[in-house]
Amino acid sequence: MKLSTKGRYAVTAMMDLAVNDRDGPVTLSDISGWQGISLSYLEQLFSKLRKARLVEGVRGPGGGYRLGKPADKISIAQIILAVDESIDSTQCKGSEDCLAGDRCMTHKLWEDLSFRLYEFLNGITLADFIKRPEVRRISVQQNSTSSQISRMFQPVAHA
Amino acid sequence: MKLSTKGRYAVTAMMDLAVNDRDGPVTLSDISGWQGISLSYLEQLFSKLRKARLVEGVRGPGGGYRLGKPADKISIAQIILAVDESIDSTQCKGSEDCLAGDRCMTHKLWEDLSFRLYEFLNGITLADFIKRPEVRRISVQQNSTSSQISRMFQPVAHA
DNA sequence: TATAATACCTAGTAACTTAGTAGGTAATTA
DNA sequence: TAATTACCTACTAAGTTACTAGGTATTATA
Repeated sequence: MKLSTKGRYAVTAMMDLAVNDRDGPVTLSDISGWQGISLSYLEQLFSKLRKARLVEGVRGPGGGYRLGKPADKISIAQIILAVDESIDSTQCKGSEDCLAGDRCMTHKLWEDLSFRLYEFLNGITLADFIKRPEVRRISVQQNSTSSQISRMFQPVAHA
Repeated sequence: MKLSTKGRYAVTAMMDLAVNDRDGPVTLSDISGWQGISLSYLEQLFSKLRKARLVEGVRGPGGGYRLGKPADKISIAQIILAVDESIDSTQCKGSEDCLAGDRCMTHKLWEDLSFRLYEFLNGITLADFIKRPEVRRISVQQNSTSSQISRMFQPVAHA
């Protein structure tokens, strides 16, 4: 499991699709403008999303992309796994003496953490964000805590 | 919030410190051997961890690193934020017409997701993993599901 | 039928990040 | 005094990110 700007681009683009679902297909050109991402890079991302069947393309004028399945069937984890290369999880390539040596235990702890993270992100769907009447609520709610959030995401203060 | 191999190295190294807490300071040389990470790269990581006061160094023979505070006061989020550069979250650099234009809403949805992720990772501490009698339990529990996990973390199957 | 709009594809590349090497100095223990 | 460790700086190879440039295939519409 990896979380980077690439994954963020994919998730926000999928949110765009979900939010505008009822207005027909959304063009990559539009998303490019809204999100400030180059069209060609979006094409690369959507190629992966399409192969994972998370979106489907519609060619020709009036075309674009639609969600490949209902928004409540698309989790954040699915999106991230579709576009990001997976992390190689262990350094002790399954050598058994490492396990017996008890040092590899931390690898298992890490896998446990990764699994919890996966479950968490797999439990959040696009529908959780864009259920129409609630979008504004989330938005407002977000406003009220946005200053706290930006503080939290600052780099840790250095001594 | 960013999650990469760099963050994983930091988290597993911190787990190593926590697990071996009672045996005195742990040397980077040891961690380097256990985790297969170069000594100098570990030094770079621990420089950041030290500045964030998550570890403290002990010089001289018999020295090494200790946790900077109790394991139940160190969250996974703190570790990751200490070593990873933070992601620049919005592309519409606060331009208000973007907000009014309703397109920037997805940025708020993303921030909401980031915040949930932060809360999740901030709610998990090192102590959750290494409370002594439980380490083996987690390990065993992990074994039973490890095949499922490795399946889940494979790249998404392509059509 | 012609044109435009779109998806869809390949190749190349600049900038950045990751992870490493090399070569030190400072503090501390034995 | 010697060995061991943290701690620091500079440099670098490999990989990833995000972009540019150039196409082809499909389809709606004028």
